[in-house]
Amino acid sequence: MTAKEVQAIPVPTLRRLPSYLRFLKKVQAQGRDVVSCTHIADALGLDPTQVRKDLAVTGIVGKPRVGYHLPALVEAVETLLGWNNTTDALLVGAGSLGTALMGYEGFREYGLNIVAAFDVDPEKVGAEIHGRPVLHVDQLANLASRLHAHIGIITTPAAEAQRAADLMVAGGVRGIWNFAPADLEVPDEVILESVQLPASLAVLSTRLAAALREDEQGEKSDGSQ
Amino acid sequence: MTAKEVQAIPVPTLRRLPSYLRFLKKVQAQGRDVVSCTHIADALGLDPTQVRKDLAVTGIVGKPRVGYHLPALVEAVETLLGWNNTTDALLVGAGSLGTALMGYEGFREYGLNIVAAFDVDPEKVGAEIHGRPVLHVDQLANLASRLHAHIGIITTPAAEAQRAADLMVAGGVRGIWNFAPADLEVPDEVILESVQLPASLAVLSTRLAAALREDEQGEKSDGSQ
DNA sequence: TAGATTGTTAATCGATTAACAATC
DNA sequence: TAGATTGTTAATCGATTAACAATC
Repeated sequence: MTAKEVQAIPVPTLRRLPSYLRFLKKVQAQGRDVVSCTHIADALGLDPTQVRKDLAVTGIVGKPRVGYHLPALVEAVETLLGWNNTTDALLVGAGSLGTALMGYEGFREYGLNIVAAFDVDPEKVGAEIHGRPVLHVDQLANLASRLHAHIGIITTPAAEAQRAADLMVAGGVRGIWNFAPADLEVPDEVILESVQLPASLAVLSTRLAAALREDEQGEKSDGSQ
Repeated sequence: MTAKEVQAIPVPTLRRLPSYLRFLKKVQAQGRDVVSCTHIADALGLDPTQVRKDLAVTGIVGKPRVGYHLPALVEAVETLLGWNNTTDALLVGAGSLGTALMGYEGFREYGLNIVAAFDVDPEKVGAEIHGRPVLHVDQLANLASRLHAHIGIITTPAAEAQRAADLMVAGGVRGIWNFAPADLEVPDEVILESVQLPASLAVLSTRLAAALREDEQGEKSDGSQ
């Protein structure tokens, strides 16, 4: 039933595509018309075979000895990511992070258009942030279904994140981009993608601690100091 | 030479630890003293065996039939992540995202202490953000080495991110937490952890597009409408 | 004691990397 | 043509999941 025949693109590949796209556009801006996997791999510190496999998901074929035609490749990656169509999004949590995201011009490049923000704070409700209205969360479900907004962005404190997600689901939102440090529950038909800052920081702090420990070890066995 | 004998903890495990920690603290706050892997796995939607393996990296052993002693486990996870010591960090790019991060109280829980921000904008330099000074980037390398700040946070526009990273490295920063959508080059001895919003959005938009396509398919084969 | 849960070893799965024929 | 680069198949690697003995 759930037609998976299209066979899903691996998540690691999807996560690398924006990086490729950035680089491809940069090369294109330099006036070049083709690019090879080796060139891309060198620039991004990846394995050339991996780049080739990743790019294969776009359906674009390269020319041996030459490489890939840049305009076609850029277009294909953008299409695959859906970044050449605009998707409307609603944001819950008009705090400093929410405000920062609403002010980020770069999202236009990713086809993301935040049309309104929601909050519970009476001080914020009724105001505008970067030209978009701040409404009360009570209006969220209603407006989401009225606007057919497909994406919801959560920038609330962790404690309010689940409630925000529930309201979004009630409003028919199909994809949630969560920035709150919380493990949310959503129905199967809703896509949840979380930007887990603590997870990222965990990798950094643990590796950093290990590196600093190694420094000390080195100093000791050096006999210096 | 580069003593890897300690055998590094897998990145996926590291990324899950903060999630465990959050849940463990929650259970502890409910007055419980022990917790089983099944309980954790159920709550977080994970495999119990995976939870057991992940927790094994802390060195804490559980009691069959009972589970893990919460205070010991919480303590061990925090120690492993290094979150019970404070690390000083410098932030470059005092824009809205930088400001948001500086105002985020939750970082204290992760042992992260942002002591100063840096920018090139004369309007910002000299001001204070959430009680911390905003200095000119020219002072970055100098201050970093003087304060022995180990972590640098990049919240500049993509075009300035590499320069910020270079200054941090020059100042002796050993770990960089990058929020700019850019592929940075740093020396081997510097840990780079990037929060790639475009990568995260790529996963969300591609999956969402696939789900919406499926909806249409379903409607068509339904014959409804 | 009986049985739930741990810790660990083995099997599976999927992604990365290597090898190599095809081709421009 | 010669040889660089693609596309693809096979080998490797690492993480997840399953199986199961040990234990409280």
